Amino acid sequence: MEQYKPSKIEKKWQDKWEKSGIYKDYTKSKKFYALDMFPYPSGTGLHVGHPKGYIATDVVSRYKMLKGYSVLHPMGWDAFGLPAENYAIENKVHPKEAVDKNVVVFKKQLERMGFTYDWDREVNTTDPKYYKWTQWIFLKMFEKGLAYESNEPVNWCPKCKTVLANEDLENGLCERCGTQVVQRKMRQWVLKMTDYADRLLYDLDSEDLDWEDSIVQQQKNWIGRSEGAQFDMKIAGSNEKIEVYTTRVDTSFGMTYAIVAPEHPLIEKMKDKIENYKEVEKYIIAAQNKTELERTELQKEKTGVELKGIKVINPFNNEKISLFVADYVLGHYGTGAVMAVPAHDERDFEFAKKNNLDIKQSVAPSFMVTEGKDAVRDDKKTVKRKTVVVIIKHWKKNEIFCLNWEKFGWKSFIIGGVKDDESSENAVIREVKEESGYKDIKNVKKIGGETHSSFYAEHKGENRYAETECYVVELGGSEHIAPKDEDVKNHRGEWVPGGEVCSYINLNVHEWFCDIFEKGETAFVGNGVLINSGEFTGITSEKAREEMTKWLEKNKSGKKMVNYKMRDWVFSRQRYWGEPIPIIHCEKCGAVGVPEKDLPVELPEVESYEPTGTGESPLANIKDWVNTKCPKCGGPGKRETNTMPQWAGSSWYYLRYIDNKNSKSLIDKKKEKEWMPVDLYVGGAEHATRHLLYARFWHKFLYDIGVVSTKEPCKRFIYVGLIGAEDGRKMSKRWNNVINPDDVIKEFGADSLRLYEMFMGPFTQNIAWSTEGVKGVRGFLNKIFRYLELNIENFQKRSDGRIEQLLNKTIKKVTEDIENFRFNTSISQMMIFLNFLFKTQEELKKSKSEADRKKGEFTIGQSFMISKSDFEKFIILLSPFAPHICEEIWQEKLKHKESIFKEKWPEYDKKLIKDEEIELVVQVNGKLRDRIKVSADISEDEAKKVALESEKVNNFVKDKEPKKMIFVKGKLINIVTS
RNA sequence: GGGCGAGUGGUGGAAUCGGUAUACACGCAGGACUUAAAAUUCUGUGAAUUCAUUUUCAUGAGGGUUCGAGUCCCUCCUCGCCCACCA
Repeated sequence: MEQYKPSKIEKKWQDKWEKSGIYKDYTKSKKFYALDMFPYPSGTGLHVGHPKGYIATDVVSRYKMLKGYSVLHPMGWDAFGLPAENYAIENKVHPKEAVDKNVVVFKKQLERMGFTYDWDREVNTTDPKYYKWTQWIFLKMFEKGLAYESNEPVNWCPKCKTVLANEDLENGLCERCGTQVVQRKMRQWVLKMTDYADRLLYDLDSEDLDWEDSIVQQQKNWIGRSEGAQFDMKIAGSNEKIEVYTTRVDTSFGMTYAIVAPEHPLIEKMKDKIENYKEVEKYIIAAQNKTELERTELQKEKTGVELKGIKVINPFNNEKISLFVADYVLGHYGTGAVMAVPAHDERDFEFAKKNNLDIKQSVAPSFMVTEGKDAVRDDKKTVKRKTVVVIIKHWKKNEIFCLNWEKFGWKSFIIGGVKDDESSENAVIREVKEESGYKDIKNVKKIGGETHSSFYAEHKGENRYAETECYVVELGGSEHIAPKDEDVKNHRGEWVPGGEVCSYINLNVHEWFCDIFEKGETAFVGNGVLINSGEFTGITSEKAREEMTKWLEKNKSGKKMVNYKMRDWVFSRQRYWGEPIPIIHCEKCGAVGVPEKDLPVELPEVESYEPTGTGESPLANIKDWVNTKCPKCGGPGKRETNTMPQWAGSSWYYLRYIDNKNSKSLIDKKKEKEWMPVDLYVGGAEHATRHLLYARFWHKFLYDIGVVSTKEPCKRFIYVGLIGAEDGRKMSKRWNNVINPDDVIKEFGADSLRLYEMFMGPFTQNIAWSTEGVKGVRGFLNKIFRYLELNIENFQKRSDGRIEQLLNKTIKKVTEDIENFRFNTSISQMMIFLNFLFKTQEELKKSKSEADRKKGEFTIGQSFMISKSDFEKFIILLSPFAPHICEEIWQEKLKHKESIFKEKWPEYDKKLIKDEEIELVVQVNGKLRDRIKVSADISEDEAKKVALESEKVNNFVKDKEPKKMIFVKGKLINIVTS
C-alpha cells in the first residue's frame, strides 16, 4: 500500500502554490486582513513556539479564502534593534549583513510550513524605502508639536548605553540585559502619547475593538487614568506655594503634613528658609543615588526628612502643617507633591507611625452593600437563591455585625428599612415580603441591640436616613421572582433590588476602627462618611469629592484634575542600528525638521557601531554626515544623532503591507480604505502594553492627519499561548531543550506540525511541547490516507445516513470552532468523524463475511460507506489545517484538475443535524439511573411513562411516590422522590 | 499590595446555556502481524467493589443555592501572567 510521505508531497505543493500565486486572489468582493506580528530575524532561527500564531492565522486565512474572501496575509521583518547591532559589534560585520542573512533563513523556515504569505508585499523596517515613512510620521508629529525635546531625567541602561522608555523596563531593570537602570538627565526626543491617553483608553471599549479582556485590562491599567483634585497649599509667611494632587480630596481634613518629592523645585527655591538644609540636601543626594530596586523592593521602609522652618497651609481649615521631603513620593507623577493623610492612606500611615506624626480621622467607615451578582435580574430568568436581609441597628453593637459580616458566609444582602413606629421583627418580615416579592422567609436572627438606629442610604443622588432595627433575615426555600423595574421605581429608596442602586449603611463603626487606629493597626482607606470635616461632615466620600472640589474651584485654590500613570514615550536611543531622527539642529532656528523631499535620512556607514555612552549615538562621530545646512536659514546645522527605538517601525507596518511599493505616499488612500482595519491580529501577549499601545497611538495620529480612515488599527486581537519545552521549562538555548521546526517537519511533515500545534490545547494557553503528541496527529493523517487507499473504489452515490449526519455535525463544529479560535476541538471533531468511517468499514466487513458464511449474495449497497462528494467535503474541512496532504488527495487521488483552493467551504444541512432518536437520560433525584432510546421529540407525558416503566429506575423509585418530575426536552427526565 | 486568569484521569485536554463528567489525543497494559524489533493494527484503560451484573466515590479544600453543580454564590488553599510607593 502506498504510504503517506510528507517530505515529497509538501515541497511539491509549496512550489506549485507559490508559482501559481493561487492564494493571491484579491478580486473578491469581501475582504479579510489577517496579520501576524512580524518577527525579529535573530541569528538563532525559529523554534517551534514561534509559528504557533502564524499557523492559526494561516488556518483562518485559508478558511476565509474557501469562504470566498480576498485574504491579505502578509509577512515582513522587524529588523532594527539591539541584537543585530550587538552581533555586528562582536563580529565586526554590518548589521545589515547579519539581518539579510537571517531573513533568508527565517523565510525558508516559514516557507516550509506552507503558509499563504504574499511575499510580494514583504516589508523590512530597515529598508530606507520603508523607514522613509517612519521618519515621515515622526516629522508630522514634530510639526504638530507631538514630538518634543526634553531634559527630564530618564531611564538609562549603563550596559546597553542607551535611554529606555518606561515600557522597556522590567522591575526597574533593563528588559533586554537585566542591568539596573539609572535615572539620568539627558536631552532626548519624546512623543506626547499622553495627549492621546483618553482616546487610547476610551476606544478600548468601542465597537471598533474586539480584543480579549485581559489585554484590554492591561492597557487600561497601564494608561492608569485617575481623576482627582489638584490644589494649592500656601507656604506660611511666603508667596510660594506647592501644588498637590490627590484622588481623595474627601480626606483633606485628615491631613497632618505634606510631602514633596526629592526633585521638587520648591526645595531649591526655599533653600534659605530651610533650617536643616544640609540634612535635606544629604537626603536628596542619597535618594538620587538609590536604584529603582532600592526604592521599591529592598527599601520597603519609608524615609524622609522634615523641611524645618517651613509650614504649609491646608486650604480647607487653614491649619499650618509640616512639610517633608520623602522619596516615596514620585517626582514625575502628578505634581510631585502630595498631602499626607495617615488615617486614610497606608503609605502615609506607615510614614506617620515611624516618625510619630499625628493621625487624624476624617472619614468614618461605612459599608457598601450591593446585591449578589446572581440576583441581578435577567429578563428571561427567575432568580433562584437564598437571600439574607440585613437591617442594621444599634451602632454600639455593630462590632459583632462587622466582625461576622464575612464569616457568616452570606452571599448577598438586601437592605430594608422599617418605619419608625413599627420596629419589630414582624414588621421587617412583612415589609420584606411586601416590597420584594420574596416569599418563604424563615430563620430570623436578631443581631442588633435595643437603642436607636441609623440607617443611611444614598438613593438616586439623595441621602436618606431612616430609623431602623437590626435584623438578619434569611430568605429562601423556594423560587422567587426578582423585582421588576416598576417595583424599583415605586420603592421608597431604601430598597435596592436587582443590584441597580448601591446603598450605604452608615454603621457608625468608626469607633471600632478608631480602636484599631489607637492600637496602631491600620489605616482606613475605603469610602465612608465624613467626620470632623467642618461643613462637609456627614456626607459620603463620593459626594464629598464633588463638593470639596467645587469648593476649591470657588475659592480659586484648586480644580478637578486627571492624571495618568502612562508617560510620554521616550523616543530616542543612543545607538546605531535604528532609524535616524530626521531633525537638523541650527543655532539660529533651533530644531528643524528635514524637508520631506530629503527623506529618507539614510543611516550612514560608520567604522564602529560601539555605543559611545556619552549620550550621543555612534553617528556623532561621522562629522561629514552630522555637519549640514539648516533647511530653514541655510546656515550651518548639525544632524540629530539619536536614533529611534525598536518599536518605531512596528508601530505602523500593517499599513505598509497594503501598499508596500508606493514611493509617493505612505499608503494609497483607496487601498487603505479597501483593506483597513486589520480583521485579525495574532501575537504575543507580552506586547499588550508596548507595541499594541504604540501602534494604536500612531494609528490615531495618522487618523487625525487624514492618512487612515479608521480610528483603530485592528478589530480583533488574539494572543498566542506560549509553547514550553518538553521538560516543563522555557524553551531556551541555555537549557538545550529547543525544538527546531525544521527537524519536526523533516520527521513528521509540516502538516503534522501545523495540526499538532493547533490540537495541543486552547490557543491562548501556555502548553509544553510533546513529540509524542505530534506522532498522534501524524497517525490521524496516515489514517486518512489509508482509508482512501482502501475505499477509493467503494465510494457510494449517497453516504450511509449516519455518516451523512455526522459529517454535517462536523461541518458545523469545525466552522464555528475556527471562527472562535477553538482549533483543538475542531480537530478532535474531525478525528471523531474519521474514527466513525473506520467503524462503519468494520461493520461492512462483518456483514460481508456473514453473507459469505451464509453463501448469500452481498452487495455493498448504500450502507456503511461514504459518498465521494461527502468525503471531499471532509477533505476541504481539513485543508486549512493540513493543506499539503489535502491538496495531494484532492488532485492526485480524487483526480481534480484544479486546486482545492478553488473549492467552496461546505455548508451544513440543518435538517440533517437533528437526531431522530435520542437516549433519554433518566435520573432519580438527580442521579443517572438509566438511558432509554426514544424518539427525539418525545413529549413529557410519554417520557414519564417510559421512565417509570424502566426496571432500573424502579429499583430506585421503589414504592415511593414521585413528588415531581423535571423534564428537559430532548435530553433528560429527573424523577424526584424526596 | 493591586488587576486578570486557572486548578478535571498517569499526561495534554473536552464538557461554551446549570442537565449523561473525563470527548479527542498521548501514555500504559494485553492481543495480532514479525525470526525479532520498529512501524501498523485490534481491545482495555478515573478510583474502589464484584467472576460478572452492579453499586459507591471522584472535577484543589470546605460550605451554600438547586430536582440536578466541573459550571452559580461564599470562604480558604495552590499555581500562572501582568502591574506595582501612581497619592
